[in-house]
Amino acid sequence: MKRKITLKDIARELDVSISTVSKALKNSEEIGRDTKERIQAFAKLYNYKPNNIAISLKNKRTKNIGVIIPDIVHHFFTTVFRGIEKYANEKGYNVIVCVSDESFDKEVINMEMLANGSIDGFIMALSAETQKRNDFNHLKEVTEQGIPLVLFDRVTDEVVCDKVIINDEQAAYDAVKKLIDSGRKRIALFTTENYLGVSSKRADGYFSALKAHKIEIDENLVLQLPFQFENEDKSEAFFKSRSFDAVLCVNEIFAVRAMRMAQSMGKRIPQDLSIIGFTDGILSKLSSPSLTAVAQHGIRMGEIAAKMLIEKVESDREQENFRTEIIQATIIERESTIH
Amino acid sequence: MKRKITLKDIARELDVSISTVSKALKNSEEIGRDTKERIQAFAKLYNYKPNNIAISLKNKRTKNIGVIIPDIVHHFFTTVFRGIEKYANEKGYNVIVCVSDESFDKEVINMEMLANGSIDGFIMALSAETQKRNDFNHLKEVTEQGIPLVLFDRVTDEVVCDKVIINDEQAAYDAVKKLIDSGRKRIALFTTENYLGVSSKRADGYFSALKAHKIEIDENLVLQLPFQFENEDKSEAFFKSRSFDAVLCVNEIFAVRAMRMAQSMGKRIPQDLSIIGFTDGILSKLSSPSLTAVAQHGIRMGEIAAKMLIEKVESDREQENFRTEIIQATIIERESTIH
DNA sequence: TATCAACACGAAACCGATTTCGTATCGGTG
DNA sequence: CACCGATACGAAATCGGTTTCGTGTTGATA
Repeated sequence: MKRKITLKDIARELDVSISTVSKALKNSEEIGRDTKERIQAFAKLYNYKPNNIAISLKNKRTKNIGVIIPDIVHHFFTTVFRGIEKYANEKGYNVIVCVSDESFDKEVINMEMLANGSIDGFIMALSAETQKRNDFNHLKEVTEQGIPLVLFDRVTDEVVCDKVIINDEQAAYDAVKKLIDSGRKRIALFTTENYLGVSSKRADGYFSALKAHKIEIDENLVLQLPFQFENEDKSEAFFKSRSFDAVLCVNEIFAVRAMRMAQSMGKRIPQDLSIIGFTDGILSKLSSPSLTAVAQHGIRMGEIAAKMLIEKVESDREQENFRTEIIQATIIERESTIH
Repeated sequence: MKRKITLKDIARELDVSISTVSKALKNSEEIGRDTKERIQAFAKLYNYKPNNIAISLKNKRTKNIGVIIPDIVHHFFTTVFRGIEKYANEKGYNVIVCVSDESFDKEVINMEMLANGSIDGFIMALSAETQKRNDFNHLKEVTEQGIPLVLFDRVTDEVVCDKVIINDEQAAYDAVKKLIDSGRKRIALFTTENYLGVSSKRADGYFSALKAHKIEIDENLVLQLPFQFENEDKSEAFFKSRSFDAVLCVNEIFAVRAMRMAQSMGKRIPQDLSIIGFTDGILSKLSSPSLTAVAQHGIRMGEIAAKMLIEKVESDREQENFRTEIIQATIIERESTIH
């Protein structure tokens, strides 16, 4: 086994000083022609590569980005991650991922693990629990230490930093408008419990679209489902006791389950019931019928987040100008709606 | 903004030496009672945390694991990743992810980026291109440097290292047997082009199950689909020109598409056509009808891979005993088969 | 009172790089 | 021949820790 070779090894072997080797390998003008060539040839021969850790220590730059997301087996988050990783890699950065598992404590622990020199900056989406507790001290500590932070999707006004979000309210508005325009009058909303985070924005859009089109709001047409939607009783009861001709779902899982439930009760989609879901993932494309969906453009979101972060990381001067980028969601029409 | 405080800062402030501070914070017996208390109190007050990079440099241990996977927007890989991350985090390790995007070059570049000190070991699944080229020098270089490596799912015999796989052949055999036992006689196989990697194992299982049950093998019942299966012509033609009463698909996407195609041609599932797919992902659970699937137990696979890697990393002595762990796949019966 | 171990702490090397600054050698110039 | 600037290289500090070894002080013992 050949261990990694260091500057010191090369210096010893060629009988020059470490500094000479270092300079020679950076092609410094300070070093003579033949000395440089000798050193460079030797280094190539032994496949010398500088030790990243040593460079990080010296530069106080790790070229690592920390990403903390609530879940990794999740279409939207992985899509965003894909964008982050893509952009970061192009810029020579590596990405360290931690999963908070929707837990406040894990989020805190993960941030602390990474904040002690392992990374140059954070990109994250808040865990559900963090949003509920409304406790953001761990984020504030990090920003106070001067570590750049970019929040995406699940953000908060409590922390001053860069943010990337989609215009959830507008997207929901547009989706409902599309349903109304196609002749639907009784439009249900399937959302998460407590209107958590982005769901509340989407609900706002739903309500305001109804208002704007003079459709009476019926709270009975709003169904709140748990994250872990294992039992179908709640939605089955909902289907049996309400009459409605369209549903807006805050994610594609709810949408597909709604479709299944409707079909099992003999309803045809989209003739009897139109459905639109957020998250244009693999389910939307491959369900039958395929699902009209609100595309959140995760890749772009990730790229933008990474771009914002790396800009901050690489600008030495302390910046105080924080931006919030808003990405326009778009509706992808498929078979679950009439058009 | 409060910058991070270092040992040197504490030493200067309390008028002791750096070594004393270091020892005091590790609660060394060498340091006097009150000195220790003074230092510890001061450190707590100013929220001292040792710099990971410095420790890494000194210890030659980063407590980082490098994971390289072909794709991240992918149910199976993220599931495995989930297991890796879970186990690694418990052991105090962070995970650096790189996506090879099924490209050989990216795989090489990513490995080189990480192999220069950033990580203590690798966990990876080979990219499709790497498997095709059959070129594993980048892996060999890494292992020759003494960096532990664990391959999972997409592995190769060419590289000597720890591996974690599922018994693809057996699983395919069992799936086909199940179809046969339920009365099916003409069983098709939908696989990837060139029987890439694990697909060939699954095909082997498919063929040997047919043989074992005296069912004549009909090469016309094997359909090879491209990774990017955008056009449906090939499978539509297949459906129109062949008659078959069951399909084994090497992934759930093929399975769902097969279901759609069959349904659009008026076939009922499972009465007219049984379908089993590999990858027990979200599609399998939520498609209609839901899909009988071969569960690959990604989480366990990830945990085992991480466990194997960390054991190697933490055992200082050079080990030469490499294991291949085989995970038993299980069939999850749902609505797309008769039972 | 001289000796010695125990105690408490500091100096310095080290991990592997970068970078500043100092200096020996050389050729050219007055 | 003395002086000077350019050339080519080395010594040492630095990043922020850990760890080995040395040492001054103290109290106990012979």
